[in-house]
Amino acid sequence: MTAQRVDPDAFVELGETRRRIVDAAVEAFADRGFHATTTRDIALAAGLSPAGLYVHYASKAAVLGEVSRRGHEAALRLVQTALADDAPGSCAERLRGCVETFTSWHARHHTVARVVQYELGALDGDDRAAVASTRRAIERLVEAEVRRGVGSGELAVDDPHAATRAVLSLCIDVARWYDPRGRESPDDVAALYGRLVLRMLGAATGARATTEDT
Amino acid sequence: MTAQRVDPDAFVELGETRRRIVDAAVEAFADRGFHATTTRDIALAAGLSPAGLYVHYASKAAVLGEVSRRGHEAALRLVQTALADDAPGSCAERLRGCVETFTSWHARHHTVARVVQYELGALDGDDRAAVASTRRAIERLVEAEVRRGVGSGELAVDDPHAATRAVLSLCIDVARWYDPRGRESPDDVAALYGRLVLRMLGAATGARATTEDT
DNA sequence: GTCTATATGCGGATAGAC
DNA sequence: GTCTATCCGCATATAGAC
Repeated sequence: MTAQRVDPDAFVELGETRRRIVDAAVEAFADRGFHATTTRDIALAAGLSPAGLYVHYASKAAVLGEVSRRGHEAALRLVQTALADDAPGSCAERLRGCVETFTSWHARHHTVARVVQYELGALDGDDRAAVASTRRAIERLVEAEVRRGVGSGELAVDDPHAATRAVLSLCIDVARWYDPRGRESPDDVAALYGRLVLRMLGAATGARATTEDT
Repeated sequence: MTAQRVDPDAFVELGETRRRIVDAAVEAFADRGFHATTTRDIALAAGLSPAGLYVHYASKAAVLGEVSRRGHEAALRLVQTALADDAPGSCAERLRGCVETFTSWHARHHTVARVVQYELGALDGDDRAAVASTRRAIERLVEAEVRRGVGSGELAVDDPHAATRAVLSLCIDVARWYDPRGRESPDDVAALYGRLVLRMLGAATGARATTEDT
C-alpha cells in the first residue's frame, strides 16, 4: 500500500512498477515463504493483473533473485562501511559498530532479512552463486577483524572462525524473532547485541564492571 | 533408507509405518521446506503409494504437526532435565549444561530442528497452539534460571528476558547453519557455545583468564 | 505495458477394489 | 492397510488484443 516497506537503500533505482512488485514480494515471501506465495498474490498486491508481473520479471524465482541479491549487497555494504580500513576505533569498537548496524538492519528490515536468510534454497543457479559469494565476503570481513583483535590482544577467542560464525549467527537470527510490535526498537536490540558480542569475544575493555558496560 | 535419520527419543512409539512416514517427511521438510514438499515425495520415500499416506495421517499438515509437536516436546525435556530442581551445580554450571545439550540437539538433529524452528507458520490451529505453549515453557525455564543467577550474583545482565532470548536464539540458529559434513561434531559446537554463553551472561567464574575457560 | 483469456501441469485428497 | 485410478482446483506462465 503506502510504500517503503523494504530497505530503500537496496531497491531505489528499480523504477516505480518493479519497486511495487518487489515490495509486495518481500512482504509475501517474509510472511508465508516463497513456495506458499503465488504469483497472483504478488501481482495483485502490486496493483497488477496476474499476467502483468511477467512484463517485468521472467518468473517468480527471478523476483526472489532480485530481492535476495540486492538484500545481500545491502548487508555487505553495512559491514564494509563499519570495518573499512579508514573506519576509526579499536578492533573491538569497530566490531561493536559492525554488530550494531548489522543487527539493527536485521530488525528494521526483518522482512527483507527473512527472505535473504531463509529462502536461499529457492534461488536458481546464477542468483545462488552471486549470493553465496556475497555471504562469503561478509564472513571474511568480520573474521579478519576478529583475528586482528586477537592478534593485538584486544580480544580473546580460541577459534576465530567459529566465534565469527557465532556472532553472525546471533545477529542473523534476529530476523526470525524480531517483531516490530514488541517493546524494543531495532536500536535497542542493536545496542544490547553490541555489548553481548564484545563479551563473547572476550574484549578486554571493562567487559565485566558491575553489570554490563555501555 | 536405513532409518534413524531423526531423533529416536522423539518418535519411538509411533509404529513402523508412521515412523517411516515421519522420517521421510522430516528429511523432505528440512531439505526443501513444507510447501515445496509434495505428499508424493513423502509417501514414495516411505515406501508407500501416494494414497497410502492418508491411512496414517489426515493431511500433509497433520504430518508436520506430528513432527513439530514431538520435536518441541523433545527439546523441552532436554531443558527440563538440565535445569531440574535436583540437578546439581551452580546456576552458571546448570545453564552451561542446558546450553550444551540444547545446542547439541540442534546440531545432531538439525533436520528435525529445522522443521521445528522454521515451519511454525505452516502448522494449523491445534498444533500451533500446542507448540506455542511448549516454546513458552522452554523460555520460562531458562529465563528463571538466568534470574536466579543474577539474584545470587553469579551472573551479570541488565535485562534477563532479552539476554535469555539471545541465548536461545544463538542455540536455535545452529539448526540453520550446521552441516554434519563439516569438521565440527555436535559436541564441539555445544562445548564452544557453553563457554560463549557464560561469557555473554557475565558469569563470574574465570570468565576471562588468558583465552577461554574450559 | 497492461489487460483478459487460457493452456497446461501438478498437487492434495478421495473412491473403491483387494 | 495397501493398492490403482482419478477428481478437482490451483498455480505458473503464455497468447494475443488494446
